[in-house]
Amino acid sequence: MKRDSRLSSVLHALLHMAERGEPMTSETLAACMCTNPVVVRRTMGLLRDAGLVASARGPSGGWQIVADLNAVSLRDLYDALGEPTVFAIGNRHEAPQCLVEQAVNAALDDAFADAEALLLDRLGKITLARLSADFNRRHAAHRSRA
Amino acid sequence: MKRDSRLSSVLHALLHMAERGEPMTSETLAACMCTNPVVVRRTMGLLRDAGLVASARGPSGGWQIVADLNAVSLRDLYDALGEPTVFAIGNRHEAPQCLVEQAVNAALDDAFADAEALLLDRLGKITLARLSADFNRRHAAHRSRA
DNA sequence: TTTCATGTAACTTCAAATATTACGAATTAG
DNA sequence: CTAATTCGTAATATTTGAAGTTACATGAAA
Ligand code: FES
Ligand code: FES
Repeated sequence: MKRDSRLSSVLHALLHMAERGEPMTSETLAACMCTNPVVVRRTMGLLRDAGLVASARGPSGGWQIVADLNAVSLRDLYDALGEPTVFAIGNRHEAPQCLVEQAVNAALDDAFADAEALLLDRLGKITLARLSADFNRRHAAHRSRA
Repeated sequence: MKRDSRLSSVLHALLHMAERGEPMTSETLAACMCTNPVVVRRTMGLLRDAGLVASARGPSGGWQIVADLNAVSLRDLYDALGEPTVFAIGNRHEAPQCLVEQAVNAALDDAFADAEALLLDRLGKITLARLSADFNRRHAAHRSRA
């Protein structure tokens, strides 16, 4: 399958929106992210449903962040996106009859569940504010080099 | 994308082979695993290249385990399969120009790398022998219930 | 009332895993 | 030697789910 890149996408969009301040249209965001406005609306719509951003129609409409950057973690975004499947590796049958397969799946599920828990925990500790600060550091470094 | 279920598959096959003792044909294994003989040959071929199983052609041919079950971990199987992609979630662009995207990707890559390390570490600690023992425990419990 | 922008359904495209078909090569039994 | 068996592998098709597109309705602002 194609990999799900929505988390990376919305983060990119959110940081651009945070830098900006005023609403950005899905067309602008799409151009910025090399994708399609409808994809942006679909994806950002999920964040709106979670109360993280707001959308407005008509002229001077667009998308804007409404949440506190310090209060939103990457885990919150992951949840807002519907908790997408984390692993590209899985069991052939989810509830097999075969005892051999049950033993195999139990062992694998265990390891994968732990790895997923760690991942989500890590995502929960990174806020948008921290990412924004990280960007500004990079930006400053970039300008001082030029 | 479809999820990669080869690790689960080969484990299932290997435990069946361990129970058996004599060679099993790819046709038998395929029937057992609800799949196609060619798929079995392709996948088991990778394990053979890693020295974990042996194949023989002609009548009385088939597949057999040649490694010590105590010496083979699930990590070894993962490696033999070519270290398939672990995550179904990824970055949109791997080496973006945009500094915003770089900051985003750096944070994500970090978290994902840690989760992957934990997963592989866990897989490295589970041997085929242990899985086989686990199966026999389940089997005994199953029989005593009947 | 015109223009801009979102909301959303329906459909197409794309990538990657898995499945299938076909046939060649090696091995064993008789 | 010959026939039957089984792997090895290339070529192709199918399947699945994400991403992209098209089309049009809805609502807001000037
Ligand atoms: S895409 Fe991030 S800078 Fe334009
Ligand atoms: S598939 Fe036949 S028992 Fe595992």
